[in-house]
Amino acid sequence: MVEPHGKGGRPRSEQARAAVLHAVDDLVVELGYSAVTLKGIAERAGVSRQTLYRWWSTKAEILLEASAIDARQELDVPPHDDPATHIAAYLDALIAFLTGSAAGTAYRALLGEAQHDAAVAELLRNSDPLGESAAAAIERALPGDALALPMPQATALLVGPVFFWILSGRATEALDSNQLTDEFIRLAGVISSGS
Amino acid sequence: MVEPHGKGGRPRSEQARAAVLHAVDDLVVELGYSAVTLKGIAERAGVSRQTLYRWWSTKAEILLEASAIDARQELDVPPHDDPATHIAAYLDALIAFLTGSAAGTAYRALLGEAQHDAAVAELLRNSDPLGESAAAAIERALPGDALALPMPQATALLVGPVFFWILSGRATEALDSNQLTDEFIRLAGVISSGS
Amino acid sequence: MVEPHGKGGRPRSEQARAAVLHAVDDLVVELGYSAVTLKGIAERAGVSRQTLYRWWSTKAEILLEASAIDARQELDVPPHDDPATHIAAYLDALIAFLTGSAAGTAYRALLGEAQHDAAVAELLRNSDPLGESAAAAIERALPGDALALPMPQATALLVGPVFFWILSGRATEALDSNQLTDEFIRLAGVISSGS
Amino acid sequence: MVEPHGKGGRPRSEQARAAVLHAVDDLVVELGYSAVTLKGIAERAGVSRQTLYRWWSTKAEILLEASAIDARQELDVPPHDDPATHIAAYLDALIAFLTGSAAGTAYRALLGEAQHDAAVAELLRNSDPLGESAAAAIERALPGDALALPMPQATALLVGPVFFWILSGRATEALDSNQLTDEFIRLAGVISSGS
DNA sequence: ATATAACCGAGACGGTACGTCCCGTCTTAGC
DNA sequence: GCTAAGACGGGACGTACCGTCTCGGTTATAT
Repeated sequence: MVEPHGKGGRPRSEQARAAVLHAVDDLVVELGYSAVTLKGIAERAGVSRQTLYRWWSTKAEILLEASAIDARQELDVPPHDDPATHIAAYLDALIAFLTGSAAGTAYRALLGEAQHDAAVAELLRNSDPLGESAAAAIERALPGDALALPMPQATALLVGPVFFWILSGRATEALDSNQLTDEFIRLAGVISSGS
Repeated sequence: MVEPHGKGGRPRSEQARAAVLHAVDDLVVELGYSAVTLKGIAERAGVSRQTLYRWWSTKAEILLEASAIDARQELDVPPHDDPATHIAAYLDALIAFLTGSAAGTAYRALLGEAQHDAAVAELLRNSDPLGESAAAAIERALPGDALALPMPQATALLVGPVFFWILSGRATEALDSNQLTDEFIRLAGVISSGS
Repeated sequence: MVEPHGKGGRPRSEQARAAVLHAVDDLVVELGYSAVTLKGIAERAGVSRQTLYRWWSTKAEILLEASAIDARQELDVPPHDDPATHIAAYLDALIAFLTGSAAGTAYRALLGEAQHDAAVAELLRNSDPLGESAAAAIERALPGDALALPMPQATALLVGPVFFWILSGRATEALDSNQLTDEFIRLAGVISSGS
Repeated sequence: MVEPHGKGGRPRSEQARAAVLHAVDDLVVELGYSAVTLKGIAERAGVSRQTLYRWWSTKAEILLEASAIDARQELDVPPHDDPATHIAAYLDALIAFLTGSAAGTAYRALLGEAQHDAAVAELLRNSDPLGESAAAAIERALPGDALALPMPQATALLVGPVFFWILSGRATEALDSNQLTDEFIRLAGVISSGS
């Protein structure tokens, strides 16, 4: 993420970096995204404000760095041989990520910010855990020519309904990953299923 | 938004209300959601700050009131006899709304805010132009028992992919409403189409 | 010092103004001029920082307003019939002001700042307790045509040696106001004394 | 300022020292005393901040070292046989120093700082170009027993009026060194003049 | 008619985060 | 052991907006 540095000079404190990332993680859970301030992060991390501004530009950038790794882990499901089982497992992971996890809360906040902040939108475009994980899950379940749609559209078809359901504030109990999987496979896997 | 006032006294100034709603509409286009402030709205509208706080609680509430009517209009497509044509027309309207219109920009901003602000989430739950318009379009295209899914799931299936595509910052040129319509009808209209 | 205000709006809080002036007076004694900060003044006075900036521009301006009245009082000696006695009394007051008093400490700090801050210099030029008080004392002791020098030069002659002595950090015990008075009167009062 | 270093090791860089003194001289003229910062000096001199702190304690100390030599030179007037001429020449040099020269500007800034910074006051007490030069000029003009006053008082009498006039921001055109000289000699040289 | 009550604008209030700057210290690598 | 480079925690700067609080004035209705 960060190069060592030019030549001379004191090296960047890895301790400070870790403290910041931990602090922002804690604070976003405790207070919610909008109540997290750079001042608050600095104080919680025991770090000067200048140090924050030296290495990050915005709250969003810090939060993204703090949650990206967790996000990828949570969305990386172990492979199943049965395509439907694999897709359903992925959808369950996706639902859990978006509704229950700290990293998912951070992701939703960042995606919200991206709707009215071009810089955040750009950040997310370069680090898109949902799109990437969905593509991986589909590739695993319906490899190669078994996919009747281009991958981007396929990911939107898979992820979109869940994504809309949750972001628009609907209750999550009604989400049935098996049903969603069936629907998806019927559309996206037409070739292999012989539709 | 608020109507009654005890008994006597000066009535609410409709002129002030209209000036505020216009001002917030202009400002959110000019500056973007996050740069709009209550102070700025008051100054632009030629209204005192106290008046804002008297009738609205938050920036989000004003913006919702200012954009809700436009949103409903833009998402209300004229009926077509052919189900597929009707759905496709709705999807085109949805895409235009989310990507191009002022009301859609406001909606995206509010939905973003709702991800980390429970009050805004509550507001949106009581005024959900996407869900309602999608339900209306589906009802028109696949009325009564021709729908193989419960309506909420059907709306998510119809709206979700577009919604995810746009909110996650993908280029909109690749969106093909006819293809999306086909997919939707094949899934949601299984009964009428005989699958 | 400050007009009421345009027309509408909440009037300026006299309580806040007084609290600021007291706070700055206290702080400059407790901490010394350079350790007084606008932040510190605001906190001590229980006033917001914005309120300070609304009514004053700089630390110097606040301090001047806080100490000007005291300065004038301390340098306004009761009249004596004997010219030499009056001048000597004035010199004693001047020495006490410059070395011992809070207002004098503030004055010295401001005059120091004026040496490298044109804005402070301008402030002091419009509010010059030393020059004015010295002129008054001379006028009282050697009225009208009994003064052999133009008044500005006479004030410099009277005040200058004491001023230099103290500002350049010499011990004040060696200052003899009677001797200085004699010297001054021999020069400035040549006409009346018949030289 | 500091010379010795244990035994071995790299010796102090004379080049760095000179660069610092030049830099501070330039900067105090360009920006004024209060806008000069140690950071700025280091950057201008191409020297690390640590090096500054190693050899000097404060901005004032650097500035004093940078300007002391110039100050002494500017206040050291060539001798005249006539006492009045010598004193007048000294006063002209003093006026030029305090109002026009870079070293004089530095001196005024330091003296201002000394009014509220005991450390700077101590520095100046150990390096008092005004007092010393004035004493030298008086000694040259009124040597030995021709002086009716103790030397410290005599210097205050000579320097004080000019000093007050300039530091209190009065226009310098009105200063007449010949008149000031006459007054001084009438008082301080009473014995020789036979008053 | 005239009180009463709720509205209106203007704008000051205490509070707090912003992003920047400099402080004095510390930690590197290089000569 | 000095040097340049530059990151560190700390803290004040001046600005902006928050939500609240007076002000003086302006309408309507209810007496």
